[in-house]
Amino acid sequence: MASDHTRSAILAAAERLYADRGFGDVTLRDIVAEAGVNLAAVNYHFGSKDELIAELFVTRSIATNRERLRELKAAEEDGGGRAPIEVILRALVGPTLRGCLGPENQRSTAARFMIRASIESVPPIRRIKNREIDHLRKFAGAMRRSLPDRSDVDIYWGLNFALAMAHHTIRESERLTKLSEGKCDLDDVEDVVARVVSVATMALTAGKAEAKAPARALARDAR
Amino acid sequence: MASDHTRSAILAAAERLYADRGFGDVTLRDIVAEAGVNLAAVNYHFGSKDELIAELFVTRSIATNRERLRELKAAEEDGGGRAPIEVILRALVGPTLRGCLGPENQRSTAARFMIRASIESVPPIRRIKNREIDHLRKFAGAMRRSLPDRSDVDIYWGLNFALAMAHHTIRESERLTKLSEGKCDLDDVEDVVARVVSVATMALTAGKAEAKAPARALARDAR
DNA sequence: TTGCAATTCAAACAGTTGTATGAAACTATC
DNA sequence: GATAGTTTCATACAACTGTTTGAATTGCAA
Repeated sequence: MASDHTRSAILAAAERLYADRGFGDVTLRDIVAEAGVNLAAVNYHFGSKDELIAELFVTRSIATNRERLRELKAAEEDGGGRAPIEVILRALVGPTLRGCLGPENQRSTAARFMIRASIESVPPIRRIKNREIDHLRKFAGAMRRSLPDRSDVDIYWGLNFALAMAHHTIRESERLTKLSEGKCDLDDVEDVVARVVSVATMALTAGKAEAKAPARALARDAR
Repeated sequence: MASDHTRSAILAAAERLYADRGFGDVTLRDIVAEAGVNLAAVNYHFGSKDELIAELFVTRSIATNRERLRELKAAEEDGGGRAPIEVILRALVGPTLRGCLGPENQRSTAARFMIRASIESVPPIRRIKNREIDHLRKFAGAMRRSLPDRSDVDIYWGLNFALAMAHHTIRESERLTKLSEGKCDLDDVEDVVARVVSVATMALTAGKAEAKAPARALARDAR
């Protein structure tokens, strides 16, 4: 408790290495070498390798979640308990996108770590992600208040698609850049946020009956 | 060459195990035990563990890609070289969704394997996915022909979002079911396809100038 | 049958992994 | 400055990994 030096040196080194090389091929020995501490230090301070990874991920994701809720709460207070759907969606995907995209050379270690965490799915992180449901429910609630005419099903699908676009864009940002030959500028984070929010809003506010019927009418049977 | 028996027994056993337990904790010894063959057989027939995984994944994904292109080609021929955007999008996301969703108890081993492959990202599979760009370009081309007024940037973003919604829904289908308390029915695959296609279509056909500007106007600065 | 190649097999190999141990070094309190 | 508690360290451990080897077996052609 006196000197957290070793502890935080390990955290920093681990985050850096995982960010750069992924979870797959970073061993405890790599981490302690980078941190300049003894091999046994990890198990002494964190219990196990998985608990180290979990602590890293938890720290970063509660920070993001706090930021999300802060934006959400501010928006609902502004609107007297009811926020515009665009603002809610912005609070949902904005912090994550801002945290993970942007010019690569000025991307923080934390950001690069979180990208890794969303690309490579490793057991301790997956366990934590599964507990994120309560957090998402708060957004579902706000969305329901914002769009009282919408059915729950539509709300959940809208939420799902918003997260889908944000996370997939982060995960596959490299591929999108390559595919579009650089025409899609992933460094312009606010543009990305605007695009995601805009599409998610359309998904949530489009004419209710139309959503299913016409799409179905276009169904073609596979020969 | 004479008897592929061992070879295909390995492929089948590996696919089954990976589908059930993920890539993380299935060893060669697990596979050969399940297949009832000798440990050395994997290296004899496939060269290495990674090449075995790669062969599994390639087989399944060329099947999906072929199906996609078949639908796309049929649609474009129907329309004299220009297909409606909904049909193109349906050809893009339909085969994947149909292959991976649907009632769990009647989900094929192949489907469960592909879900795993999209959740756990393992090196040999990632290498293959990176070569999928050429395939996606064909869809970008068809979309451009279908929406000649749209800019390339918008086309690529629409493509990206369509894939995002499809893949994320597959990856997180369990979470969406839990979050919505079963209200979102992921077993009704055609409904899922219709929802994805509908939203992606809106993303691609919404008023051009509006896409960016109004969303930006709603931007709030963090206090 | 004989000969030759393809396949199977048991066994060992070589390397790496996360973790545990017990002694040494340190730190702060009295 | 002795003591008790914390932290560091070198080292060993035990298990597991994918891969290789070389001999046995099989299948097929001449």
